[in-house]
Amino acid sequence: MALDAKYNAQKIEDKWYSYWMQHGYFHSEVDEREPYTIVIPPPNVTGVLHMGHMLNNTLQDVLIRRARLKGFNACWVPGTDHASIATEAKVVAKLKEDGIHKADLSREVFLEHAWEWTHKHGGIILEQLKKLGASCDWERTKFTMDDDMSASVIKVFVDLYKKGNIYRGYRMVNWDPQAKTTLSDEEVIYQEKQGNLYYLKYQIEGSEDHLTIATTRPETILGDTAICINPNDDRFKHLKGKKAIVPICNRVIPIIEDEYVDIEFGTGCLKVTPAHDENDKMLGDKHMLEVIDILNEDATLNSFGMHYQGKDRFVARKEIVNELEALGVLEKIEQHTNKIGTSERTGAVIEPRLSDQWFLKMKDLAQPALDAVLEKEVHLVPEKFINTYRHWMENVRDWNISRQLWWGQQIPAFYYGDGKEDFVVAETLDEAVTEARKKSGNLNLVAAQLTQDPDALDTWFSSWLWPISVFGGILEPNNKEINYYYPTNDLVTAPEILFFWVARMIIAGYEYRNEKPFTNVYLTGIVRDKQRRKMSKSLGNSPDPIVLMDQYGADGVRVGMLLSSPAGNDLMFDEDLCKQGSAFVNKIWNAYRLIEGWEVSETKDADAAGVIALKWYKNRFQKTLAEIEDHYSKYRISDALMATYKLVWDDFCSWLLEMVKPAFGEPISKKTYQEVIAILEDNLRILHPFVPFISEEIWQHISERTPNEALIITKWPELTSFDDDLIKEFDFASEVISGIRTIRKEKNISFKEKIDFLVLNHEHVAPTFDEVIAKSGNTQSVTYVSEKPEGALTYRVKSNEYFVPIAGAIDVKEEIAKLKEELKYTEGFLKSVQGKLKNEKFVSGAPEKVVAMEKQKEADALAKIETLKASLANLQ
RNA sequence: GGGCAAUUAGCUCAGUUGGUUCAGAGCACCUCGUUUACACCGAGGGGGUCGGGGGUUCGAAUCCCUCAUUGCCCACCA
Repeated sequence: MALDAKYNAQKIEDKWYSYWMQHGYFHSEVDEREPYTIVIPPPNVTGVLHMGHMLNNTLQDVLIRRARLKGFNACWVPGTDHASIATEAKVVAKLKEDGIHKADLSREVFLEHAWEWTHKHGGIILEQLKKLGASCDWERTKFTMDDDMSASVIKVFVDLYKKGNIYRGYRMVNWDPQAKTTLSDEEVIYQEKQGNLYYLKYQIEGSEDHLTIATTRPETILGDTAICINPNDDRFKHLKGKKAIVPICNRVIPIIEDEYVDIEFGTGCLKVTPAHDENDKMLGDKHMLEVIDILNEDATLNSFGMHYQGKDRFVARKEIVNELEALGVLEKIEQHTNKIGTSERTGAVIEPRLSDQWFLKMKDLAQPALDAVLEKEVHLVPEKFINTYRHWMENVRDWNISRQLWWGQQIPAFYYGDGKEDFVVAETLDEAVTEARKKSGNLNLVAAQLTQDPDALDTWFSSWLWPISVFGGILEPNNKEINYYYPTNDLVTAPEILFFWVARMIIAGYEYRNEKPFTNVYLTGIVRDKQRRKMSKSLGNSPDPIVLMDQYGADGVRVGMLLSSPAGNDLMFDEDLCKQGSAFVNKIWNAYRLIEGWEVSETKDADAAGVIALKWYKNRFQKTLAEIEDHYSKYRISDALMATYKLVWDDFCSWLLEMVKPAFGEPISKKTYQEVIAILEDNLRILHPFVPFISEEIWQHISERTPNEALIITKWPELTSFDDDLIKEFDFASEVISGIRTIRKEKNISFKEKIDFLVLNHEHVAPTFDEVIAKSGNTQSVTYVSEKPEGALTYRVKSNEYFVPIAGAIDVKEEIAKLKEELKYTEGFLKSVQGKLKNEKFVSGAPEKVVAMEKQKEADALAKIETLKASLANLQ
């Protein structure tokens, strides 16, 4: 059957993905083989595929497919994350469109809506992963809010609480006034913004004097409860022990002293607002100051805001500044850049806020996770991330794990009274009742008297267990799946979530398995556009991977992504790379079309050029395979791909196939044909991780295969030794061929015209590839002569001299000029080499090997000069 | 403010312990080619004083110092 000239990616990709699914090649079960495991970084359940996912999951698929071919029991666990803030925000927005407000709903009803939303949009992204060829074990698909996953989370929470690692505290936390929830420190993004520094005068009580403070947030003066000066600041000696009056609200506040105050900054006087700044809180605690919270949870001012009550903080800021100016207490306004914390999810400006929250103590937990990375028990790739990791882990702060959200695992704390300590933590309500009776001493306490904490847990508090919980390792720590698949092998993820997720998984791994969760962490780059901007929805600069795959085929886009994605380096995505990818796929396709079209002859002898070319290619293949293995071992996936790309395109297509190709209308010998097929099959094996679809398609075309013989589960080629000298000889021959081509081009000799070709017998002559030279150069044959022929075009490779006798085509003048130039260059080269060799310090200082090489260079140059001079003499 | 990394051809990047292979690859570009797989092709070609300056060395893209630029991470300076 004749193949289409153009490869039809869509049709073929769908066909093979269904075939793979149908035969369960992606599914893994515990067996006697060695496992190779990857857990997917679970994308947001309601998300859609973007370029970051495309890159990330292509890399994982390459790794898992290669492991499968290498005979490992390959298991790639897919799944999704409930992404509490992001998902809840989407549900809230959707309900709002329908005129429903979250505040009007009960928790139960809201959660029903949320689940409905999840079921409707959830899983879209997993379907999209299938399009790119992701060979995940779909029977293992997990969701971080699946019953068993949630149960694992609750179990861990209770366990950590009982071990004293989790505590409830009234702390300053990062408050997102838009989502109305707290955020962990890692979810706050600091952005430099141009703001103002306002200088405000506070009157000193019982005096006409005043002091001046500088603040970036004038609206918070309504929450001021002290002024702080540095005790060593001589300028303010007279203020010690005095009180100041806050403008507008006229509250009298103490002037305290603390060395915390930077004498150099602003005016040296600091207003202290313990409710709205972490440092002020610290000062407040130290000096027992009153705490006045002036904000509501949506960052509007509350009753302490007086006539600004109900107004947004930023509106209030402007108006207060006007009032202060009217009061004559606004001394000046200076431009000031400072870093503003914003919410990673909603972008809202974060408000430091005091509230009751749950925290996980991190310091002790972090220690083994820090050691693991420093001792290379867990490898970070690239290693430059080790430093950042260490810095973070050494300075880790307690993790705020409670969120004022409903979508997520509800904190299993149950209150039985109004006292600060009137609560218990338990996995179930029944247990909670028992515990509460014990703790309160009230034996008649019943379930109805308990109220569960309304907060949900941070999403990352479920994803940090992911490599364990997907195998049921929290609920049943000794089950055979976790014992077999854990620790997993490679984790492929973005550096952005090194702390959010990777570090915490390592922590959880040591805490709950006493073992690392994975051996290697491959940190991908961030996908950016050509202008180096991060790809994002809001910028609209991110192509839709699905559209790209429709256009270039999944194989093409995979190659495009991988071609320029060294680990840890950002990837400047350019659609042209996909074009290159699909061109490569097309090239492979056409190479197969060529082979497939040959007529095979049982009786014909193998062509000599073909025989030696096949021998060469087998060695070339092995040499490249060794390079590829090396690249893989260092997670240099794009280099592995490039090596494969060049092997297939240049060595296989441009050299080998041209060599074995039978003359027009003639058949190919059966032996040669079979060898070419065997080589093609090896090529397909190493191509498969990168371009799974076309490689399987061709594999199945070559011959009828049973399901057990599919490419996806065949064997990766064995690495064997190779003859490097043969490869070098070939490289030499290809230089000789280039010389012929150059002459053809210069003299306008058509390739179709067969020419004579002579070589002066010299030591460098390597006759192994003479047949190849003759075929590639389309020469009569390679004829060895002992005398220079008359009237021939010449060129040299090393010290060999080659001749193409062309009647009447020789321009003697031109030849002489060329020879003279080459002679001049070679003599210059010789001079520099000899200069080195005359230098005693070089001869005595450099290693023998290096000196020997220089001597060889000298000898080569001398020989070449001799031939050049002889040729010149001949012409003149 | 502290720390880390980077700077090599028009673009994206390799370059392992200083020494053959060291100035490279892919793409782009230029020239030629309607050779019976492929113009998503083939053959050939141009292009970089390796960010600037200084130093160590027989020898530096590679080691040291310094300056410049860029990026990232961390940090409570109002």
